[in-house]
Amino acid sequence: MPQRERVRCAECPLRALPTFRELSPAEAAFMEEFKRGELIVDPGATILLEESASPHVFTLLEGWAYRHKQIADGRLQVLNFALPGDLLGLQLAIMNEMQHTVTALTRVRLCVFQRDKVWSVYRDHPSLGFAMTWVAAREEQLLDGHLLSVGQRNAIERAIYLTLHLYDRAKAVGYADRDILPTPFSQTHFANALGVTPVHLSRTLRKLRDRGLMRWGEGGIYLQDRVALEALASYERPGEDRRPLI
Amino acid sequence: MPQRERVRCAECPLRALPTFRELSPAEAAFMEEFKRGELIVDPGATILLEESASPHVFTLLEGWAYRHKQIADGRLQVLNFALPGDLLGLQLAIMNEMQHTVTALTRVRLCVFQRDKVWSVYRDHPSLGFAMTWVAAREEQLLDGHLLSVGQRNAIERAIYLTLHLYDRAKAVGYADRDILPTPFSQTHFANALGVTPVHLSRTLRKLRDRGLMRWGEGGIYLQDRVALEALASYERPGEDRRPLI
DNA sequence: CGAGAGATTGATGGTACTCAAGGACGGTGG
DNA sequence: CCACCGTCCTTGAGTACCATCAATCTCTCG
Repeated sequence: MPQRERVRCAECPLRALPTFRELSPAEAAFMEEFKRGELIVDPGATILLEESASPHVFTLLEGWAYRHKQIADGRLQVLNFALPGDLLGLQLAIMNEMQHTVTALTRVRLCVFQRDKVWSVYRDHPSLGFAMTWVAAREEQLLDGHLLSVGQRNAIERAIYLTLHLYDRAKAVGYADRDILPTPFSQTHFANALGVTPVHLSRTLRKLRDRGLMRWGEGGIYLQDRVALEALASYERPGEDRRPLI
Repeated sequence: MPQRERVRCAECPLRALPTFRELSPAEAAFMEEFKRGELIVDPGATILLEESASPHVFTLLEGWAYRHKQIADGRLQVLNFALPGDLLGLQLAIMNEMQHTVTALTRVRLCVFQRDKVWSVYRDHPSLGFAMTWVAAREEQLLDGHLLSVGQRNAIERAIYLTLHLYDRAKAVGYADRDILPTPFSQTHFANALGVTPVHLSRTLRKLRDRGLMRWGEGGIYLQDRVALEALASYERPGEDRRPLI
């Protein structure tokens, strides 16, 4: 585990983003103590493995990752993508078991916390305990939206919905600008998130390109007609509420 | 809102079930104070409505309900079913917004809590705050499994998986015995949970019946060959861990 | 230059959807 | 008591969507 020079929580660059809430000085001091160090993970490496009990939980500081889950025969579902500010391993921290795996898509920088100290967060800083629940509830909300998509929408609508969803989340942490969503993932990853095959996703993207709505290429997805895309997928832009960062 | 004679939390019949954790006397006393009363809801009635901010959150004490979410054009996804012991409106309590609706399937008895007092749970009883996160993390875990199913399995596998999942949850709260899962929901509800049409579900159930695996009828689903069913859907029985009840 | 991974396109088949009609209830009212 | 209704389930026929198999193409990288 290559450790790196650590950033002080109070000066965490993520914290400066308008999506995140401020910390009180007391909370910042506590986080500082709670934080165990930083960790760099290479693209494709596993951050947390299903069934295995890592002694750490993480906050993603830089880069992209994805949560996924497999059936015994190999079929794989991407449950969600993780972006800076997202907490990894909350299930592990609370329930002492992981039922999914987290893998890095890019080179990833993580903030490392000791799992068995999670309880002290609740005991010593109730506001941070509340924030933990917030984070869990938000993840549930994202999954609800995703499940609605996979269960009810067709491939075109799903592709649009996920693209817009990721664009908005990426933009909130400074990972997207103008109308380009970077694609550190392959079409296979994206297809596994949508619940379609890569082949069918490719055809779906072709249709979207032919219609002049969006284009996947040159390292990103180009949103050419956001208004039309939102209408097609009945996408609703998320609220502007600030969320906690742990 | 018809109020009813309330049960004291320390004597809550749910608490006696082996699936749930005990409460310390202090915790029980606090819950007692936190609890605002009980509420009976008729089948088909809405318990919590998307976008609207109810001043209450609930724990389901008796009966079945379901969480669902709709697209503007009417397509509806059942996100999950709720059984006794499940917390309803956690997103509302924490994030002040609901992005799904909860509807009663049977006559339902609810434990009512004041939403704006949720913060005091964290402040005064950290262990209960921890339990709140636990509940949220568990819901996320259920959704992960469900999403894997809807995204990757075919209709037969999905029907089996959801049936076994519900059977195990129902059994844990004494709502299923022998090999019969009661069905307080219609096939349309079930189909909307699986992400297939009711018509196709009906055909799928026919195949399962013809193969002698399970049968939907006479008020319940009869699991005829649990071993074969588990193998077909690569279902894994959940852990025996006790979970908190709030 | 060759290997390998990812993306694209074509051909074909299967799974699931749509439209439609009929059957089996349970509840209501004449 | 039974006709009538609505809801839910079932079955059939035709179609659309998506999966599978397979071949080609691009690109990167050793």
